[in-house]
Order: sequence, then C-alpha cells, then structure tokens
Amino acid sequence: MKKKPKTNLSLLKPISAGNRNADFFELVFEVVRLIPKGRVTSYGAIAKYLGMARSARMVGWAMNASHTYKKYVPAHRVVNRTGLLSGKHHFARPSLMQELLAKEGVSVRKDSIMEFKKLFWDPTEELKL
DNA sequence: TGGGTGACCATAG
DNA sequence: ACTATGGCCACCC
Repeated sequence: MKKKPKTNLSLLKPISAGNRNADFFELVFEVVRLIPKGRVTSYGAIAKYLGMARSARMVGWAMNASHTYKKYVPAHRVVNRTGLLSGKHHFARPSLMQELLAKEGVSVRKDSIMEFKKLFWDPTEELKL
C-alpha cells in the first residue's frame, strides 16, 4: 500500500454503460452481502464461487471499491484464507475491522480470527445453485 | 505499449 | 513447518 488510491467511480458504472468490471464487482458485493452476521469467508472462496478461482486478487480489488457501492457491503467479514485480517488497513481506522467483527461475536487475536474454521462460511457450500 | 503492483491462492520443494 | 514461485487481471503510471 504505497499510493493513496484515487477514487475511481468508473468501476461502478452500470453495466448498461458498458463497464466490464461493474458486473463482476457487483456480483462480489452481492455475495458478500449474503454472509450471515458472525460468519466470515475468504477472497478465494468468493472467487471460486463466481467461477474465477484464480482471480482472488480481483475480489480484493472489489473490496477496495466496496465502500462506494450503493448498498451496504460488510467487507469486514472477508479475510484471507488463513483467517488473517489482511484488509484492516483499508478501513477508516485499522481497528475498525476488528471492532465490527467483535460486535458480531467474532473474536480476533493478533489480527487473526479465532475459531476461523468453525465460523468459515463457504458460498460454494451454502449457496447451492 | 509495457511494466510494476496488489485486502490472494495453490503448489512445489 | 516454511519460503519461493507463478498465475491471475484491473489499475496506474
């Protein structure tokens, strides 16, 4: 994280405007919105569910833009595959991510989620098509 | 046009 | 258990 990301609203242009990202980003946001309170998932799990198993980084990018989405996106429920709060520095305050999780009954120690395996919510399992 | 950089992950050794 | 590596692909110089 070296540069301050410039707001890039073009990411969220409607699909009708021909923005390639809008559909993917929006899909990501909608999946994240389905994560129940008190549960967590990973970037990779979301990517896999959306059929882009090897594009987990793009999910991270989507999270980066999630605060500009018109609907609420609980980005704090998405961590990396080890349960580490790798995205905490992208919140308003670094401590916010942990605070939001704590409010939902998810305990965090040393930036990593306790009982991660137990709380893990896999969209591929939970959202059978 | 091209290269560097990620809120990542699977695999290999 | 640990590090290294390659793939991914949108974004930004």
